[in-house]
Amino acid sequence: MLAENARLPLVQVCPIFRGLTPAQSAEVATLAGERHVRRRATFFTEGQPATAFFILATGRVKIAQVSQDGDEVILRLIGPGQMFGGFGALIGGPYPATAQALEPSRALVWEAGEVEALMQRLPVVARNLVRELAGRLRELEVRYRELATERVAQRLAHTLLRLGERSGRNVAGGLLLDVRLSREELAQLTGTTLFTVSRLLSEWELRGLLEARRSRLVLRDLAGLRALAEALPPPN
Amino acid sequence: MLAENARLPLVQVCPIFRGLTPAQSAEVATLAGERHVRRRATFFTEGQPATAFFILATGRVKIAQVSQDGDEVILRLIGPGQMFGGFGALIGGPYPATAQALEPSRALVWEAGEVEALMQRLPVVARNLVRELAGRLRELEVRYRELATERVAQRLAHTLLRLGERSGRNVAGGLLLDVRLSREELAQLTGTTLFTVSRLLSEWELRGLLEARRSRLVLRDLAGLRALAEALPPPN
DNA sequence: CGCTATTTTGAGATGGCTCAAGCTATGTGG
DNA sequence: CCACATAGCTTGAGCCATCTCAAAATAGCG
Repeated sequence: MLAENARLPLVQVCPIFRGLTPAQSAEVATLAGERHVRRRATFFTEGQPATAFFILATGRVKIAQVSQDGDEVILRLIGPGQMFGGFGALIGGPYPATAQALEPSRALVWEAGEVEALMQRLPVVARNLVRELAGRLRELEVRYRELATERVAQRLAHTLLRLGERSGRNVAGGLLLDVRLSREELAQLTGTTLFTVSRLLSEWELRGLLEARRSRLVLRDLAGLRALAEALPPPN
Repeated sequence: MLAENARLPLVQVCPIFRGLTPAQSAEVATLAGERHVRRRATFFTEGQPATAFFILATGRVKIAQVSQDGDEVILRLIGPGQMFGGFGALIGGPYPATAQALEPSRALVWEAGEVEALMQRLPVVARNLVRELAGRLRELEVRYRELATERVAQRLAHTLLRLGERSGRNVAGGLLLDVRLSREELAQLTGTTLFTVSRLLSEWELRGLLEARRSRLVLRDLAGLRALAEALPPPN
């Protein structure tokens, strides 16, 4: 159980609640419930009625959709401080995706209705939400374009670089990604198969671009990876 | 020039301004400017500073991004009553895509700042915007998943069915799509090449699923197309 | 310390892309 | 109003990036 006084700083840090007075933040914090979930368990599942709005406190969550024939696609990775489950809850209708914990995770939860009410009462919250959603949309548009126009190697390089930016930690040999993703999950994030990911990582490790242990990925040569990501496929 | 009294009904119909009192709608309408653009001309271009927020009055607009090596990807088609240019304008920063008219088009325009102000003053507008953005995001997530998991034939079938839903008109032989899209534009909307689109349309016309004239597309057998769209690729 | 999930690697198949060539609407200028 | 120019479309042939499937190697976990 997260002590109530531990919730407040989280609320204050979260982009959605930025710009509130301390009193307002405190109020928002008291409205929050919490939810604790172990590795591989889910906060919610695609298709369930969307009733809650989450902000991740600790851990790491993946938001994924499953296609008819069982292929999984990862739409987004959530880190501490980020909201999720928002769309479904705000639009009404079912959750459009599943939120599964990659590590033991803890989140603050609000009822959908409460968030609606907050939006009405505090215009800043509404504005922040609009910004957040617009940002998400833009991000997905970029990935959509990549998926439509780039080859796998380029896309994987982009994926790794983004992971590095968002959740990289500088270590001796380079930038350590502290997200524990399997080859398969990297594939689902990039729009390819685990086999192709494995091959590319092996090759890049040989070339000294990165270090790929089973669940530890260190980017050694960011410039090299960027070159791969930008590269026009055949420079005819 | 659109007479001012012609703007009001458009504002009232538009999802973003739903729920306003007549007086408020009228005020919003007076704040609007307008912009008229001929076929193939653009309302704005990717990279330009985003200063305006548009609602299409008449015509048809495509929102597209161009990749480094010149491939174009269509992110969205806009019909009358729909907003566009919103993200950029609300987030700040440059437009993330280009808005090009597929036919002579007319749009109402607001300054980004005015829309921000409206959001502050009228919580309904903020709520509507959040809904709209959440809806857009969901839609793109679906297309993203399709692009990542389905084959071209399936995706093209989905694209045609969506076009039918959004802008189909019932005619004698089936559902007429009244969007004038070239094979190339269909390809950019589906994530493939104009050649593959051409081949598939020819084949489907032979099979009696649709009628494909140069710029007139009639869906004749919706059930058949749906079957193609749902089809698990090899029913092993 | 053994069992199982994950990863690697190989070999082969193929969907869709590329490029080239010919065809056909369409609308424009004479 | 016609004929021609042009943008858009079709079709063929070959190729290649990536997927599929199989099997062996490895690493973590209990």
